[in-house]
Amino acid sequence: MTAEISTIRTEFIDFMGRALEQQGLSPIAGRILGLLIFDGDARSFSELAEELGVSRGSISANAKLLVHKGTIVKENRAGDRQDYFRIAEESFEVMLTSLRERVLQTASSVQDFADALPGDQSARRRLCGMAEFYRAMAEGIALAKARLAKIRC
Amino acid sequence: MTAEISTIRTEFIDFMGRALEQQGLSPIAGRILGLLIFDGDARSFSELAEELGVSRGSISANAKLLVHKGTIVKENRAGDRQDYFRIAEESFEVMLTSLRERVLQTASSVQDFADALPGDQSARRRLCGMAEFYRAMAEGIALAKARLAKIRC
DNA sequence: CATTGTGTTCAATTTCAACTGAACGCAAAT
DNA sequence: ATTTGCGTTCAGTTGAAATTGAACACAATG
Repeated sequence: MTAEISTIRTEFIDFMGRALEQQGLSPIAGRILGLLIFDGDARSFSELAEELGVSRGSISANAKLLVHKGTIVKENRAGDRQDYFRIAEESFEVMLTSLRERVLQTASSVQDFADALPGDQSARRRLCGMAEFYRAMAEGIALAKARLAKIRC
Repeated sequence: MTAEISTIRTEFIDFMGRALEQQGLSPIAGRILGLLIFDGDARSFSELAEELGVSRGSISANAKLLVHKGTIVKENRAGDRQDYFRIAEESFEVMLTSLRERVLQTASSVQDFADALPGDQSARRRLCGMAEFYRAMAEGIALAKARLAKIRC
């Protein structure tokens, strides 16, 4: 890998750390994801800790989280006790799916608040509108997912 | 307002504090928004501070932020030196618009990373796919906005 | 002119999640 | 049986963001 590409790689990993931080994940989770997306192939637990310059404890916690969310997958190799991680094939779809679920959950909560109010309350109308808002978001995400699937094929 | 409705109102305000915290805003900003959405009409600066039980400094900072984002509007009345705030008519549209812009900005950044790589790098393909992902998201948000506008009319 | 009622500012405090690193448990290798 | 290499755990630390509250500036009021 040329020095030039190596620089881009580092910057991309940093970028991902910041980008996913905005979405509620920790910077380290974002950087792990960034590294694995950039490289494409699998990286060992130790490689991750060393290359990102973070503690093994952090890799353990954050890799586990990402595996649980389905954005990365753990691999194990015969005769090698290390854990390896790679980006999940369907990582983007997974992100959209969980995002959509969160949005729908919010819509449902807001709808519950609305339903608890008498029909003559103007607040009820506003909360219903807000629930509609979140449902519209969810629909938009579903569209994005469909569109993404089409591009892939 | 009955005690029952008052309870729902308080819980909704709390809910909004937590919900908007997830989206990168401060809890107090979320609670201001929640209060104004629930009540519908305008509330004075002091009323907000008192009802939410927070300092005037916090109201000042957070209300200014929400006004700047366009989700609430400031009103002033003849013969009354206080500032009043109410939920913006187009608050949801505004949220979707700014969300879409953020997503498009991210898509653009990722595309820049991809474009900086030689064509033979497999990383380039993956980053392009990621940029597509964000563009698909943006399109989904546009759909949500259109759908929301339709419901309103 | 002094006072009162505004919103703003900013330094200090508080809070909270991220992160570390040492201790640990476990399994494979020697 | 001991050592080595692995991932996990958790108590402690750190750092950043939210919040406070007192000082302030300003304008209206008395």
